[in-house]
Amino acid sequence: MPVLIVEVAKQAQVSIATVSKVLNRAEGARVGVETRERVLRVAAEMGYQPNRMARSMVSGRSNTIGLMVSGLENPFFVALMEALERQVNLRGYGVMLDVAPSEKGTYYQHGMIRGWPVDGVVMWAFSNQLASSFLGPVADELPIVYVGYPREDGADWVAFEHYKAGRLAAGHLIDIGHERVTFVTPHIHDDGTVMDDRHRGCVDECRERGALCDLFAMPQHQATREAAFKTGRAIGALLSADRPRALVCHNDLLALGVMHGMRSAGVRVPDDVAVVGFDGIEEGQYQDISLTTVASPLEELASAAVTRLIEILTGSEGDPISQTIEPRLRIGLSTTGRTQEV
Amino acid sequence: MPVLIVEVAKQAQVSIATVSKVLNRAEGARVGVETRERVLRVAAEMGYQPNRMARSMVSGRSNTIGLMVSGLENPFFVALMEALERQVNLRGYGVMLDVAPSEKGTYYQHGMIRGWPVDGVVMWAFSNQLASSFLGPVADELPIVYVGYPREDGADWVAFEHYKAGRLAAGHLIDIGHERVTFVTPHIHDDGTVMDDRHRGCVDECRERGALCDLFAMPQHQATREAAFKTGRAIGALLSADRPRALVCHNDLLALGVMHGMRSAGVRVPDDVAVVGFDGIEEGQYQDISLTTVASPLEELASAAVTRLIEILTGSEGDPISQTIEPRLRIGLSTTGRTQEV
DNA sequence: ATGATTTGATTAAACGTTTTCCCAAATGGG
DNA sequence: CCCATTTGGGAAAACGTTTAATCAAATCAT
Repeated sequence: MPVLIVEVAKQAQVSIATVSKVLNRAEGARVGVETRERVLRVAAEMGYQPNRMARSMVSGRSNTIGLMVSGLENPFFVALMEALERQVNLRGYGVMLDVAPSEKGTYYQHGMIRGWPVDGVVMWAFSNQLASSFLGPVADELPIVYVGYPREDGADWVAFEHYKAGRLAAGHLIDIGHERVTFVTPHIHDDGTVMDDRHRGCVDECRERGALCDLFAMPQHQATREAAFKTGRAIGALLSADRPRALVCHNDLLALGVMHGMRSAGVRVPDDVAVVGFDGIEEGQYQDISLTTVASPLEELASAAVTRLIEILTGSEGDPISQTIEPRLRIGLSTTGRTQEV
Repeated sequence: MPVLIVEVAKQAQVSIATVSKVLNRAEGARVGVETRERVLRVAAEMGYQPNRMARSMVSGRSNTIGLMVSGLENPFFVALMEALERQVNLRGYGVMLDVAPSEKGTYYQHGMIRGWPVDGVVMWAFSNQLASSFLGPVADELPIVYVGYPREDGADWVAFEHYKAGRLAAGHLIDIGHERVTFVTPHIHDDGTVMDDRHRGCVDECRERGALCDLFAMPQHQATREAAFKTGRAIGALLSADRPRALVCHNDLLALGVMHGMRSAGVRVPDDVAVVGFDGIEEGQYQDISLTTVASPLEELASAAVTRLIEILTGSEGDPISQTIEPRLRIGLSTTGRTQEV
């Protein structure tokens, strides 16, 4: 039913080879200007769209990029995905989505990528080691640009400066007078993870400026809204004296959950407890008490990553990218506001 | 570099045709039990993965399904997407993601679907007419299951009962004593849209039970968090006498924005104004004032839609699906709670 | 034991492109 | 005017599978 190249060729009175050359504007292909125009016109008239599978077979390229993220519960990843998708489409590529089935599952076992026609992969790198084990053998067969966390194996990556972000968060709290900062986290930290970097930044900033930094581990050990909310309620139930006064939460999703949980338990934010998050998700801005956060500029990262990946794909090699992107403190009411008196 | 079928065939001492038959467990294919096992073993040993493009070329199928949604700002769509992706992967298919570039843009122009190797499409149907115009000619060439809104052209669809949801929302407010309900919406309503159905349900319920129902159009005419937040502030700025007492917002995203906007302007929820949304997004549950909502059971819809699509794809025809899914009222503090006294 | 059927496996023809190689015509230089 | 080069375009070989058409061997009924 779809129109084939052979029909276009017939209509334009040329061979299919010529049609192909015109449509792909190949480099070494020489074709007369008037035949070129004729072919172009006919192809447009007939609404010809090359069959991508056939094209892929012979060219070995699919013009499709795999997008691998670890889950969509956190709006930050959704925003990241949107940014990446935008960038990918902008360059004429398609997107193959792959959401890791579970925290434990690996993409490789998941089987989406193996044998699937993707030319390259943009992958969210949780941490230093994990990422490649998630990809399995594929990591060696396919061009990959890792985003989110830096790598040390010479692979391409674009990452946020999580350590610096940690310092910014703690620094802000110290600036406004806090002397004790509590870092809220769902997991025990591994070395070389986003969490660890943020935490270390927080700790170092506190130490240097004479503040205390302790750790509050969420009972459920899960990075979900629900767990965060319950954690907030638990914190709210603490005697006022035991209660931390300034919270740095591992990310905005958790910060919001914790904040709401505490408030639902009668804690005032920021009067009783100040809250800071990371990522800069939109949701945080449109709260009655807007969330102070250290934002990670997504578009920059997406653009750099995709640009590089396509560079690799089109053969214009160049050096591997290893780019860090500066986080930005965005002050909201959750640290500096005053609860509305009604 | 990847292992080819011909290598498997050589290793197993059979023809490639035999390997193919074994691996596809085709119906009419007869192959001896011991060769079958040998092939299976060898293929596994060598880690053979069929090249999906080659397979697609000849079979005409790609085992990939297009997922078309209108945007990812609303967490409801993200959740829908996740549910659909889960269902699709469960059945061994891949997912090609297509996010409409803008409200005005059409998928067809977007060009992702045309010529892309998808066997079928699951598409979020905004309304009755719009959906097919978004798809363009593709609508006739590809199996499509529409989700979200019912259709009247005999196409396959699985939809929520938005009208009934509207009645549930208004009904709940009337139950708890409200006599005037204000429907908050970003757009002027078209006939046969989700918005219109919800609104009509709301209006009818009010009329039947002797309550008043009026309309509040958001100044920005956009279904975004920001617009909703500003709308909330605007409502908060109204003199207490003019202020509506019970809001039904077109969806949870807006309800949350409006709620936070109002509260940031000093309005107490639900004491001063009660708020109801639609969809049942997770975010609404983990607020200090949890959001009352009419939830749409996603998994049910996703499962039904994907099941049907695969049914079409595998040729086991059966009748077009036209299934409605019952909404469920979930009562939160935004209508029945009392603001915490601190 | 013989012809008819079933079983097991092979050969070869697709699928719709891209791309390499090749050829004819046109152009250029001397 | 002849040879070398360039230019424009076509023929045909891939690409890695699936599947229809065959075919030989084995089984079966008579």
